[in-house]
Amino acid sequence: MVKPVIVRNLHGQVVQELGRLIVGGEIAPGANLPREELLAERMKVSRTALREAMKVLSAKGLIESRQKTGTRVRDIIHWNQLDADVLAWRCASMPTEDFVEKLVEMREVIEPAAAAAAARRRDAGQLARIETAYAAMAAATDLEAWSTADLAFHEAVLRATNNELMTSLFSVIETALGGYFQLSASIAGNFSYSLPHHKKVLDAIRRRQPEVARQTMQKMIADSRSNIRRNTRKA
Amino acid sequence: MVKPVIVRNLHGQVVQELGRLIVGGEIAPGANLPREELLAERMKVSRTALREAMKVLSAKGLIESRQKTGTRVRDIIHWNQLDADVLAWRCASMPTEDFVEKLVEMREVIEPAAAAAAARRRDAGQLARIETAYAAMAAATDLEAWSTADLAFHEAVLRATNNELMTSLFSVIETALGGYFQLSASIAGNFSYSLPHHKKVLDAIRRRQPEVARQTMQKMIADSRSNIRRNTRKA
DNA sequence: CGAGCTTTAATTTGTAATACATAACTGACT
DNA sequence: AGTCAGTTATGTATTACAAATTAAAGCTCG
Repeated sequence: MVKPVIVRNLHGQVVQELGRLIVGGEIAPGANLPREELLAERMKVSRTALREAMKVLSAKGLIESRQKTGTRVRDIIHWNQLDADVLAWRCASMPTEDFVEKLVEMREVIEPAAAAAAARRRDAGQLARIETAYAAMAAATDLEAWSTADLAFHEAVLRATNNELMTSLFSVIETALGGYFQLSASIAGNFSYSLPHHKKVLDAIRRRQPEVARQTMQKMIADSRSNIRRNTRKA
Repeated sequence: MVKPVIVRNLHGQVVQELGRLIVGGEIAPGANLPREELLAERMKVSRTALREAMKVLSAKGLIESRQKTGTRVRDIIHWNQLDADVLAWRCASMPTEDFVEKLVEMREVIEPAAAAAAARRRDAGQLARIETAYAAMAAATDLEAWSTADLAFHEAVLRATNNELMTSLFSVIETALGGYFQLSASIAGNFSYSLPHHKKVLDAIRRRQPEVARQTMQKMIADSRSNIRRNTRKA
């Protein structure tokens, strides 16, 4: 459920493998990778495939290659923290409370602002999509259905901002948090306890009340956060 | 000034060239690229170099390759909007008022929240860096010096949040907006007119007053926004 | 004769292997 | 100390073949 990272290509596998090693800290920043020929042989792929993978990692800011010097792992500040893969690798390696809090903090910043923007700028079609998602949440009878509807609701709100940068940021954060949501809902026992919150947000967006939308969304996220915190502490 | 994108590698150039074409809309989403052999010949590079470039573009979500089918440009929703290159290409091709507003909106969301978080969590060293940047702003005698100090100030504030996701997002946005800042400052005539604003933010962070920091930062950004708007309308 | 299934062929990307070019560091030689 | 060649890594090019997927050809059966 966490990540259906299906990769058909060989270099894709190499990207995953090396990416995990680097982000997971098994190859420390500043360290040099073995030279391409050796590494390729060790990973049982051709140098061609390895190089294609390295270019991708390079684009993500993880490594840096120079002639004669070799390829070395770049310092963390240069990593593309907002890259979906990098985020996923971090989640896989450091599921620490600390990192989850950082993700949640981003969400707390983005979503209320997005709700306000949506209330200001949404068109009829975008509102309809939010309503559809809400209806699906209300109709959900099991955790699985509720989770997907919930995600659809938030995505629809973000879409209604008409700011694709915001949508993109949300989707990256949300994907990374993915698993924790279900846990949060299942711990809450009654998974639909937050339905009234969603209703209020929906209403505010429908009535074009930005400040109301912001505040209700903020309350909702704060609620969800305390759930996630309670949860991660246990794990 | 806008982008010192220095690329020594051949495939790097190819990435830039194709990236610009795609993001600029000259190759529409859904369209197929010429097959690798042809395209390589046409761009006067080897298929190897071309493929390395394609893997990078693929990682940015711009294209998608499948055997027999060929390589086609993916739909815009799949693009990594928060990738520095993608953003730069968009800025180069659509310097429309519309897109700049989206960037500014992101800034309006991020920075006040960051200022609040910084006021809450900054340590002594981080505060010192902010103060140093402020001092440099106060001492600046020309636009160039003031700009770099200004950027350093905002970056120091973001760093003080101890949330690298936020820092990363800021740096991406800020880089994209880059050029507009100088214009904004130069249009304002007296480039240091916003110095008092910065002082207030600095003080709030020093005194650990999150809400004050948030509000003063918000005011500052709103000010800067109206300048940028006035400016882009003219251009 | 035509519909539907199977097989075959063609095309494009994927992978490998080899060779050489180029940049940058090393050390020796002047 | 400075220059120059040699060493060693990545960078680029070329060739060959593998794999996948589409499309067409062919074939069977109603």
